Amino acid sequence: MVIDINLSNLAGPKLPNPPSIPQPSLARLPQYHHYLVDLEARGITRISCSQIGGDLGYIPVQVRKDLQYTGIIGKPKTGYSVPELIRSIETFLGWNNINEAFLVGAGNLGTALLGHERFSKFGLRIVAAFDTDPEKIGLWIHEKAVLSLDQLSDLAQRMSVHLGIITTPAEAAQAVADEMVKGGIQAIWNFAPVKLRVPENIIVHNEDLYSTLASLSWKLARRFNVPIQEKEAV
Amino acid sequence: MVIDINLSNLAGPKLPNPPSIPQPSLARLPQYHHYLVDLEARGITRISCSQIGGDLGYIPVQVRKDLQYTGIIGKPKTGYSVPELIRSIETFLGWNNINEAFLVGAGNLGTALLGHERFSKFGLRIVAAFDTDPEKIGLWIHEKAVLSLDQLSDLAQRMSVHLGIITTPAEAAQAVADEMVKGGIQAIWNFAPVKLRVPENIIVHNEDLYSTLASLSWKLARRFNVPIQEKEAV
DNA sequence: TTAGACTCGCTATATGGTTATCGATATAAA
DNA sequence: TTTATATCGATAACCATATAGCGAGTCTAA
Repeated sequence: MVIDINLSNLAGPKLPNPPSIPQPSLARLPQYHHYLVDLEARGITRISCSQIGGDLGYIPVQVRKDLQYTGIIGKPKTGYSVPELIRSIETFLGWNNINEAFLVGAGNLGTALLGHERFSKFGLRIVAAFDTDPEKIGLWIHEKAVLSLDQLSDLAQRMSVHLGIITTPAEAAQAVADEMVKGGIQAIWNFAPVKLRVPENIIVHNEDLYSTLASLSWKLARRFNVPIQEKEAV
Repeated sequence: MVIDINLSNLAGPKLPNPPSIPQPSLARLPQYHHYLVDLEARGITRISCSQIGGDLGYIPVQVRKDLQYTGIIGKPKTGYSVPELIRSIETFLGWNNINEAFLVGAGNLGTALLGHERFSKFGLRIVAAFDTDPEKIGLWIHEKAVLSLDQLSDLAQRMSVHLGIITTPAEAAQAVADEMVKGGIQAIWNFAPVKLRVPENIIVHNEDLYSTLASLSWKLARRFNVPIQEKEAV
């Protein structure tokens, strides 16, 4: 969806290289991870799917299936080893080696992300910010320099940065994406509410707040003025 | 969702009241809306599904199906009326009447959302912020007062606020959600990376950045160290 | 006025993900 | 040592969504 997820993150027309794990499962893994780290901190060493499911609101089968994708193997009756499971998820998600990223759009949202130190625990380090606003270029936000967008593609190449984050207004997003592609960036985390046009081999994930907002307001509207009642199922 | 969706927003165990529109379709509607507003600004009055699909990267059938949910009817050969379509989407999503919301957690992300004026165009107005940090209580952020969390449930009831936004750390989120439920809040937009435990009738949408991050780093890791090659399909 | 082409809207099939079921295995208790 | 129970792992049924195909309507152009 988003994904895409889409989840947020909704898959595009078709993926040439089908992922070996469903997008929703991938999205649930960090939840398990967070939960497990908490368990470990409390000194718990073994855990079962039923327990995880019970605590997190999923059914055990689903949890087991998700975890299986990471390659972990559990033992009947006792479940999984907590530290092993944590490692397994981290390895699977590639959280061991850090991805360095460039962020473009030093507005409210961009600033928030720049200040989010916790990302570094999950394999992400934002190393610099970019903007086109002369007022912002040259500033330091949360210890990261704000540079001119012109420099992006060159720097990305030289520093081998593979991940780009777009937090610009919708209008600017496509141009930024083009620039990123030019700089050899492989994956884009896009917070602008537009569908980016990029070469097939570039990974794009949209974090579209308006999609969520749409769901929420639709459901709320539906709850408060229910009169329409589903178009009169004839 | 984020789709939930979970594209972010992943559906929970089961929904008692099945939505009459698929979650993914709901998530795509704002994209169409944004695209259409842009078209209208350029003076274009009629549009076909094929055109929309071509521009946005979907196949025409899907676009048509999504739009049908809003109740719009198009004309063969000419397509849809752009202004009509925009109105249709807005009405369907309930963007005509504003939802007032409370936001809890005046950190980086909370501040960013408070400053996001564009939300008001999409049926959302954040009317106040809450926090537990004494240093923050009493401040004004982007013209919104930061109040003590203690006041939330009472104020929510008196002001009939139905929407809550959680931008706290994971640890605090559940307590905040409980408080919101106590105050009669109907829907929660949750940015904390935890699965909230709330009564069945409360709408919860998770905007879990870590889910997206997981997808991205998995895909990047997969791209750069491909050796494993899918567990050796025996 | 008529032929042609384009596009909508409905119905049917295919795909992907979730849920249910079954057998196997390891622990714990008798 | 034996039996009962909890849990994993795999297979299979099920459901939702995405895709494809077909017929009908309307506009354009000759």
